[in-house]
Amino acid sequence: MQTPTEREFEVLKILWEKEKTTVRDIWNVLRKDEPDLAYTTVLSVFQVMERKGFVAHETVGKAYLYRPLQQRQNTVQSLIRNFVARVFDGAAGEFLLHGIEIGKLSPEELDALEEQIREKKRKKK
Amino acid sequence: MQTPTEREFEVLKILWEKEKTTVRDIWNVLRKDEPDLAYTTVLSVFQVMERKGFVAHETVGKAYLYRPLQQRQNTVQSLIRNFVARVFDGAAGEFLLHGIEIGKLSPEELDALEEQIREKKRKKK
DNA sequence: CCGTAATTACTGATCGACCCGTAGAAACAA
DNA sequence: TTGTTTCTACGGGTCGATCAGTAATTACGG
Repeated sequence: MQTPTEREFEVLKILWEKEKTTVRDIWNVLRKDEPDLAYTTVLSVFQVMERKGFVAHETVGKAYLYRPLQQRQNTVQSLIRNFVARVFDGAAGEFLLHGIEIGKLSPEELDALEEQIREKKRKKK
Repeated sequence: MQTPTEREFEVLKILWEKEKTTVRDIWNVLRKDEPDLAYTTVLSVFQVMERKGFVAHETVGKAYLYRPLQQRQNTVQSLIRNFVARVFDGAAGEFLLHGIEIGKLSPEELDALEEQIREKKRKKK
């Protein structure tokens, strides 16, 4: 599966929260951080994403209503897989060790990770 | 710190193993997987990397002997940080949960991860 | 000294991501 | 109807990454 570019992923993150939305909606969200971003730029991103199969649209009045075609989780897993392959040649272990060391993790998150690891161990047997 | 591109990182991975090496050495390694890759292409990558401050060279005879200016660990941590910021808006917890779920981890690696988490918890107190 | 091989420097071509202006169509308000 | 606003479609421009050919330089074997 093809992975979205940075800008495309940014748009998708908003889409996943809203289910369906218009170009203008996304534009308004992005404009909070990038006041100079042009409306037609966001439109272009959607047109490219549709060509790539990341989104589809239906027509409502004159405007398009876009929806994502991939679930967030699937896309994120693809991104992680690509990243691990690229940086660690697929060696997930070292990668995760780094991640734990770097990240600012709350006690709750650490507990969740431990639980996940135990779960994984149970499955292995 | 600026992060290397995909090709640059590939070269750096080899460099980190060899400490110092020539363009031709790297070319020979890369050629195993990409028989058509031109020598001058690898040379170009080095010249760009030197401009970016990733490597430096000394002259030996007519040839350049390149060495990395960043340690592998620092570069890798930058890459992880960027990635987590981009994909998870900095929320490392969710990111690691995904990683554990996806990766094919050996029992030894799972143990190492548990140990690392316990270590982290101790530090927190 | 001469010719060959190896190396770097320089330059450009190509491609994708990103950005946006303009034109035309459609909706809408007066 | 008429003028204004709001869409999409289309085309292009820039930039960085990647790749590679050619020229100039240097080393080396004879």
